[in-house]
Amino acid sequence: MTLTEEMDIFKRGCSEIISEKELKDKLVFSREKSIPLKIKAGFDPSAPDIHLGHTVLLRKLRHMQECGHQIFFLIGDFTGRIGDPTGKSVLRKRLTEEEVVANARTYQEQVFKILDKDKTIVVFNSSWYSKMSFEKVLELSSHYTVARMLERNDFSKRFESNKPISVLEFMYPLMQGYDSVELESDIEIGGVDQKFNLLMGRHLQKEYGKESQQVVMMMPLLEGLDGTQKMSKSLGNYVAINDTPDQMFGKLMSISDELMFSYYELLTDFSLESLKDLKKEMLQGDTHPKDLKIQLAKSIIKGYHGLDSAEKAAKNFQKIFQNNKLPDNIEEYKASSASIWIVQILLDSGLCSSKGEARRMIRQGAVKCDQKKITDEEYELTIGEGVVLQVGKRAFRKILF
RNA sequence: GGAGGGUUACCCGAGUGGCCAAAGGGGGCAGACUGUAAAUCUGCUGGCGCAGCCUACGGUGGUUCGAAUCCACCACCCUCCA
Repeated sequence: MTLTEEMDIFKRGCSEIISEKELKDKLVFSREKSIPLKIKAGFDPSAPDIHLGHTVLLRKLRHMQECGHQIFFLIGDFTGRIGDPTGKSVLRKRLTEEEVVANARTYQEQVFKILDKDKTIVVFNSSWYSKMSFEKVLELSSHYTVARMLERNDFSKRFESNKPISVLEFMYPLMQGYDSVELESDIEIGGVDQKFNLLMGRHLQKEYGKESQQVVMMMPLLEGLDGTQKMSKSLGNYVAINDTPDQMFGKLMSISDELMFSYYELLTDFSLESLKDLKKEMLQGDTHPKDLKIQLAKSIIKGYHGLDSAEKAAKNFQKIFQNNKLPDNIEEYKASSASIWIVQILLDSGLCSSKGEARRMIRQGAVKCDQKKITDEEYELTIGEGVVLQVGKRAFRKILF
């Protein structure tokens, strides 16, 4: 592999690199001395459910790993135990040590679907913070000023709008930055929203007398399924890597055409040139956007569930939505009696979360029983050999007795 | 330590005695249209076998025929002064 090729791999999809020249220097140095670069990426231990948003970063790490560099997968367990209040008016709940350990485990299981386990060093920042003396903490805090701290976008915004900022929160960037001092990282990679924290690593490395400072690489935040906000679990606009192939396929097909290409770039290995061609074909009308989206969905699912599952998900999808048929595997529910009030069974089977909602769905014409629309809220359902209930376009349940 | 302001549904936010299950917006869900797209339009968005009833405007108690609205205390948040 040439240096240029390696640079291209590093740069793909990045929204900003500070600085590109230093990155190149580091890569050259690494080649000359045959020393792998130390690449740091920090993760919060409180959210063990990994989704495609996280994978943008993880995939990048994987590619770097394949170039022979050393990944330090840093789990911010110490920070998690204190409870990071960033951006919130209420302190996030503190995690117990057991919770952190358990989360870290599920985290790793998922992460190694992408990263090469043998080439990843997992580190916990409690290993240095739990024994750091208060004297050292004070020293750390002396390396940054309040005025500069307030430059950070979310601090300044909250400060101006009279939202509380705790002193503790000022410690967070410092801690994240100090992690880089401990690890002596050559590169730190994170989302663009992490810019302030990432730069802090550089700053502190210098303050602590490290000869060279880490290069900072920022990845764009993957937009969620809604196409406006970043993908996150709390916004419900995410695709988890533990989602079933069918779930993934359905979710990915619902993204807008505009989003499609950024997903292609950040979540697949299609070369940038081939993507340019695909886009051109689509704009000329030679390729239907839907077909491109199917290809995208398959390509992503393949990575987590294998090719067969991806193909199956695609077929199942076509069956439900294009041919209006029922899907292959419908979740079953055993009713308590052979004949039951429709509202009751919608609630019991989990298709609706309350009777009020069930009534609403019926009123809105969203409820079907064996493909026939139900309009009567008082309808008495006879189960017989079993019936398929449907709410909306994507929720099915086979009712048995 | 002192003075003042605030807390309303998933979120923002109007409401200062009855017409308030609470305006408006966002989000979400459903329907139409489609490519299950997106955009757009329409409807719904506390619970309950639902023309009725029950529970709800930070918490507790009170005034009143009647309280999100008035009073008291408590909790939390913000601002200013020190």
